[in-house]
Amino acid sequence: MDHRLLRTFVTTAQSPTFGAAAARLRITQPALTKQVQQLERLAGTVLFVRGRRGARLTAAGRTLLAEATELDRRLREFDHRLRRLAAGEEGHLALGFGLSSIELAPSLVARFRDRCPEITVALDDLPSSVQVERLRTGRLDGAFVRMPVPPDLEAIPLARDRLAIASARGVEPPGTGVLAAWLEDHPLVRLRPARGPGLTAQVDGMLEELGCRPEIVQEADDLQTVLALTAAHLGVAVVPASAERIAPPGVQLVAIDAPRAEWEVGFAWNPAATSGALRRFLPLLDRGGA
Amino acid sequence: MDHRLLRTFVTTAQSPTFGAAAARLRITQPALTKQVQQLERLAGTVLFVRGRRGARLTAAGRTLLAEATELDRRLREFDHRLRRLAAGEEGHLALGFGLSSIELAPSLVARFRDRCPEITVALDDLPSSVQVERLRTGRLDGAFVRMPVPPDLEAIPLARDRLAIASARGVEPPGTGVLAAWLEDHPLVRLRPARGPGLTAQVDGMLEELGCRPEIVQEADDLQTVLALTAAHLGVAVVPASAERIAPPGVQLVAIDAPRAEWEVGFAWNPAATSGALRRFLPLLDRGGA
DNA sequence: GTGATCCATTCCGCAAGGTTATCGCAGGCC
DNA sequence: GGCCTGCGATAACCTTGCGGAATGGATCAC
Repeated sequence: MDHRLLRTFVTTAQSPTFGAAAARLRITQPALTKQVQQLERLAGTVLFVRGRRGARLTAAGRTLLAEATELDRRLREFDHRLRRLAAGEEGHLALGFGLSSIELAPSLVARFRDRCPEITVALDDLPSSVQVERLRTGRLDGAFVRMPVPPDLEAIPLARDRLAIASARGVEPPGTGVLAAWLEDHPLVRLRPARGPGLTAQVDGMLEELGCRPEIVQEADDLQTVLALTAAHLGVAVVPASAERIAPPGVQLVAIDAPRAEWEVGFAWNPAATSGALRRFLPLLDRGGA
Repeated sequence: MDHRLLRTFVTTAQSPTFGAAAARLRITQPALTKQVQQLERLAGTVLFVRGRRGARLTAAGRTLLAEATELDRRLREFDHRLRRLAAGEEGHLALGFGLSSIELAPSLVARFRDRCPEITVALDDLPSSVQVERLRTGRLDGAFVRMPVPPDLEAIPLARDRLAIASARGVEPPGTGVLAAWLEDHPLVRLRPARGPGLTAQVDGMLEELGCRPEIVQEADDLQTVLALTAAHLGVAVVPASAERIAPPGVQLVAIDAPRAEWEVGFAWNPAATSGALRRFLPLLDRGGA
């Protein structure tokens, strides 16, 4: 059962003559006659009685009309929704973000929600490895990730971030030159590696670069907790400088000026699966992230 | 939006690979690929992420799937209903009957309901002129009518009926020879002409043939009332002999043996508008009406 | 490397649908 | 009665586009 036939049936039922129905459907009358005949062949029943003054539904036709009208309406709505989806006037945007974009993601998403209120946005906090996998399988439309990204994904850089020493106020970290020695004396609170593989790797890499292996006194499940423990003098921590935004009052962050302490944060997406909603989102980055 | 594309979308979403979906749809994989591409062009969005191990829905595709599935299901149901309608396994039969078929119609319809319980039957009591008009405009599938019928309708004869004198028991009508004179002395109760134009014409014709113009003492709106008034000795009546079936105990019917007292009752339908349900009904007449 | 698997592309044949032109039929109107 | 008009059906033709077969290309397993 074709939408075309359905539409023809409904329109013809509402029109006084075949000719009028054909005009409304923007086809010629013979084409409409053929469609009606095809319908009647399908139903095995005459649906219209052709008279001198046009055509009227038979009893059999009348029993089908209500259902056909409803179906036609729903199909039109579906079409309409498809068009809006294509135009990006409606839709859903599934985004991911992680520790590396604590600062960026919420503000950008807020701006997007403001600009495109018809598009619903889901923002999931996920480890970057999961984000990449979901971008590949299409479960995410885009994600804020640590750069660079695998070559099959596309990405634009948004901001640089760097590691910082988080310590309770009064516990002053030294300059970079003596940081390694200082860290040997100050045990670390750190994020559980499984909760932030990317960040953990970044920290480990930098520490290795500095040539120090500080003691780990505690692991926590999220940055907020790490910072809270730091404020409680349990130890110091190495966190993204952008975590300033979520740091409790008793904690100070001092950026580290070391070779591998810096990285780039960007927005990544799967060029093989860009949605209309995503196409509405991307322009925001050029203006907002530069 | 074509049902074909809808079906393809839903099936592909439920299949691990394009090849599997194509097999389920009984088409080849290139054909399916083209349909999916067409869909994605319509939606302006990639709907499936093609990977090494098949294709999976994107987030955008997932938002469409529920609605598409529902629409697909309803379209299938509509198809199914059309097929059942065509096969006459389901449907609706709008029949008309009148005074001339008081006896025939109910029993035949009861037999049909018994045999084809899936087909709903509407039985309307209508003047024969209205019946013919509704047969022409397709509002009735068939009707029990006084024969003959206009040439654009088809009909098969079912039974003969004849006029009868209805009188209260004890009031014995004479033989046909002296009926005219007897009637001059016995005022008539009759059906209001508008309620049974055919029957009235038949009665008037016969009376004219007999050369008598009896007095009308009362008109009533239906045969039951006519017979009841007859039982109450208000007068006698000329009614179809088949009205025996609905006559109250105090009334006797004596058939009239006069030239224009007899007519044929048949079943008529519009050959230009025969429905599947009607095709199931017609065979009953050959066996049941002969 | 080789084969297997899966999707994309190309090309071809054919059926389906649309248009134009014409017919048949039934009223309505001089 | 003859003619015109309006409506649906039919015929002939043409275009479109869908489906099938063959092939390509990428990726993964062995």
